[in-house]
Amino acid sequence: MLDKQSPIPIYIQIEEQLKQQIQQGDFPIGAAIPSERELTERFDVSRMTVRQSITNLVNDGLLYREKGRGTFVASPKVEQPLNGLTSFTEDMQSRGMVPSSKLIGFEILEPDSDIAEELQLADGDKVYFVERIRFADDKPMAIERTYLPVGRFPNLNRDSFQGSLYAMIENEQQLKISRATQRMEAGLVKKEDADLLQIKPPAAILMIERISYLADGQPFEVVRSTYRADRYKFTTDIKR
Amino acid sequence: MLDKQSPIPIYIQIEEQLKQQIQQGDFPIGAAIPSERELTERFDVSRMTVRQSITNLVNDGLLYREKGRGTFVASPKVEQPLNGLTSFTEDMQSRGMVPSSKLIGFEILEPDSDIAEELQLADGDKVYFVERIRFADDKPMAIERTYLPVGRFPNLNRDSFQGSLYAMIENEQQLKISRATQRMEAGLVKKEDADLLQIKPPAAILMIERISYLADGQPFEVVRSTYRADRYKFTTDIKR
DNA sequence: CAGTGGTCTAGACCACTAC
DNA sequence: TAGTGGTCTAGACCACTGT
Repeated sequence: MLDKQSPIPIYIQIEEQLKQQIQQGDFPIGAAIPSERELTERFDVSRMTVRQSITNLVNDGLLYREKGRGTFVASPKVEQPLNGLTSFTEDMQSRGMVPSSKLIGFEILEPDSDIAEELQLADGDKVYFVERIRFADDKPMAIERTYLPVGRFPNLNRDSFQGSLYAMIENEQQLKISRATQRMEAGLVKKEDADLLQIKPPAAILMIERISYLADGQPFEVVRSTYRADRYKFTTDIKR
Repeated sequence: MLDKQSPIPIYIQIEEQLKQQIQQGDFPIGAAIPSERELTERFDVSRMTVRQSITNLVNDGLLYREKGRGTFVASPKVEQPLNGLTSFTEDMQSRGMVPSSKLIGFEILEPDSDIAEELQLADGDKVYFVERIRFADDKPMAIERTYLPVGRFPNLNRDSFQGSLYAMIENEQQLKISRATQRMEAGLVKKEDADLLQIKPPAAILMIERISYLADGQPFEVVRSTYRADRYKFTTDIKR
């Protein structure tokens, strides 16, 4: 059942097994899974190891615990929203659409005070400014304006923005992206943006500003996006 | 330093102490906090206990760990968004505004198929329908339309919607609210809603649909809100 | 009452980092 | 090599639930 010699930690192996058993219906929705002590015996591991597996599944929303009663299978979510920090590319793919992109602006400039503050820049620090139209199934979906500190990424050029920026940062630069703050608001489309998005005013748009942070808490990116309201809905999961 | 006789778990006491020391600046941003083994000695507890404290602070984004190096203080977030599942009342208060509310509709009806599906209802199950105008500092902020299954809450009336619905559910009904799925989109205001919100078309609005779930995964509430785009921005934190 | 999850101990070995 | 976080053990006592 478990491979204790495997480089994969035991608690992750147990997680996978439980996940699979839940999906197979071995444990129906609302039913109790075996108690921690029972799993301890079944897998011949310590209770803390079993607890680590279960804690992760509880955090993922697959299980819930009740003091003195047991651990139970939660009902699956109606809709599986794309949680976590994702790129436009990942986002569209998860919606079953084919993403593409057109670079319409690239320059190095001194940011205005909003951006400078959000990126925690010093006076005189410059940023890359990248402007792209984002397409889904070849139809315009959004305009994306990205600001990146030159200081942190000294050698970027137009080509850097063809592939996945996040992958480049995490693999080539060996930095860890950890989280983002997102601000969302509705508005009426401006004339210039209406042309780029191929819509006619008056029309509603969804404006999203994202500030992304590395694991050390430093911001590394500000993205301001303008989405066509008729084509884009944003879904999140919230925990109490 | 620690009160081991206290009913408050030791790992929470350690969490509080570390949090305080970070806020006091005892550990500057980016600096390492004492190692797990050092804290083990300092607090005279086991290492697993210290790890539980640190793990929680890492999940909160106050600290981050690096294998083989240590645990470090993350920079504080620029903006502290209100995370978690909150009511309109809590939301407005955290923005420093005074919330109020006007009930404009209350009835028991058979839901349309959208709502029935989202609440996982059987044929013929009925729902409460509650329509309220939500004010912030006495200015209209949003229209909120709430659907609750009668089956789960048999004895509600108009008065039930004066106070905090969430508090009532968690205290009186002894149910645990665990999470919600939120769908957000932009749109143009309809004539009827424009009057209620005291705005003139064409104007943008932010439409939010929230489906809230109990710990057992059962949905218990659908809320459809229409916010004035000129007054409301929505902020979230996202983790990678 | 027996069983459950919540907390906690006092060790251990590993892979990784920095010197 | 010494120190770090990551994983794991084999126990323990507690408060809480259901019978």
